[in-house]
Amino acid sequence: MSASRVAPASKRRRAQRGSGEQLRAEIVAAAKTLLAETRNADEVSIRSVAEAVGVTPPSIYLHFADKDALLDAVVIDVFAELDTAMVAAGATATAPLARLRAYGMAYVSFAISHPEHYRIATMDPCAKPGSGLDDVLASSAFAHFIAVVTDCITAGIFEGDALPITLDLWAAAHGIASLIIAKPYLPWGDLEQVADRVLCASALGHAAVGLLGGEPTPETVTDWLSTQRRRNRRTTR
Amino acid sequence: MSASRVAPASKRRRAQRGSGEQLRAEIVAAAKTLLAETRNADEVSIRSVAEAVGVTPPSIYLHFADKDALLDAVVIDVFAELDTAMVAAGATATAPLARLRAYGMAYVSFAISHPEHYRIATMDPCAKPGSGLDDVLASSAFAHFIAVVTDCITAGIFEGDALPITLDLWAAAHGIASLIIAKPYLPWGDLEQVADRVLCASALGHAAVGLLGGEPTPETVTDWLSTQRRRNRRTTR
DNA sequence: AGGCTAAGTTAGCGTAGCTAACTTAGCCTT
DNA sequence: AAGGCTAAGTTAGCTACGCTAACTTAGCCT
Repeated sequence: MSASRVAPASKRRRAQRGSGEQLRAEIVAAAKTLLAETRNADEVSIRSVAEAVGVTPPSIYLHFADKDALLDAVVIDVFAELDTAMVAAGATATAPLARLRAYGMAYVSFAISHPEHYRIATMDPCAKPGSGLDDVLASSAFAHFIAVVTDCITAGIFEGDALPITLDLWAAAHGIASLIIAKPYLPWGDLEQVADRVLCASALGHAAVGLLGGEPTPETVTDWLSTQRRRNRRTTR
Repeated sequence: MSASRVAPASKRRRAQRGSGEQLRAEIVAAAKTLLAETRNADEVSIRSVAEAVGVTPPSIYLHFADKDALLDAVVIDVFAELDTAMVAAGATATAPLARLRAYGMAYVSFAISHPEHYRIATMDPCAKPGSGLDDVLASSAFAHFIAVVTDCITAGIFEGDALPITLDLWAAAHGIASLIIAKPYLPWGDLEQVADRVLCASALGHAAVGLLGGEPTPETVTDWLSTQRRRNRRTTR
């Protein structure tokens, strides 16, 4: 029940006159840590955050309107990290598709290693629009996603608009990440492999939909598949 | 803040001797309704559920160990509905791939129309294993998913084990459903169309991975795509 | 008729988010 | 150097929540 109260966290000196922002940063950092430790946003109370920082609970409200606003700030912080991780992962890849894959894998890996942060960012009702949070989603990590998808289109890998394709690929990445987080005991097997498989299938699927043209029906898909398989057999023998 | 307290909900008569279970069912139904109304599990308090049923809060604990157990019961109930909806949607489809698509679309539609129920079922930390909840996930809806995927394998549409493929397709369905629920204001366009596109891409992608054999690298995928496109151009002209 | 116990109730604990109202410490003017 | 102003906190406390202990009451059964 009670999260093992940490030591009283040595009295802090009052901050200098102009630097109230310093406390704000410390609060965010403490909340982030507690969130990682407890893996449960409900157990991260305003009181526990205040104690970790070495301040009384009402001080939190000098910097955040309410608990949701604090969590939003944490999430913004975490998503900046995610963006950095994605960019770093994609730096070595030159081909658009390879970079897309690197981005996707980095995204899923990051989500899995920051489960509660990712959960509140993407699945909590507290993440209302206009909280500033989704602007970040739209600006940094998502912007990189959409840029690499655009590159893939230019390279002739995908066809059509970048936005819907990006949303679709994002949905695939989010789907596997969030399911692994929420149901870790399911027989996933090797997590990297699953993530790669799902992302690859989604990307390849979109490319194939482009090949088939327009919105495929189950029948056209089945037909196309058997044609392909016939061709495959011819070349393999 | 306070969920507009409903009218005192007319005094109920004490239940007959053997039928304490009746109250249990009423509690689940009330919680389900409140969850649909508020769209926020935190706002559905034990007290509000009790008032809706016309009973005092401690009576809830005669039937549920704690709030999580109540929510679990609600989710079990809702997932039984989901299963029914999926089966109904798949009833008209005979071809395996068509039935898979019908299942997938029914799944996403149901999730979107029961957002908070779906959210707690799949994304809340309260859904611990062993709560009975995941047995349901594993038994009804998921069992139908895995059955139709098996049919698809038999029909030669997919290759390999049914379980990983089912998990992957489920991840795609869950991904688009949960993102639409969590971020409804993103430029999704027509929701049915997006869902269909994502599901179709994932399925087609898995089939294509089967065609390519094993785990494709970005290079083999790019090669394969250009080959395909060359063939396409030849046949279209 | 009277006991047994299922089906509730009353009262209240501890903790949470949050607020009003107070205090204190640093800068700035004079 | 004194004193005001206000940023940067604190103390005390409200309401709502999940949950529990202990009591009451109503129906069945011998």
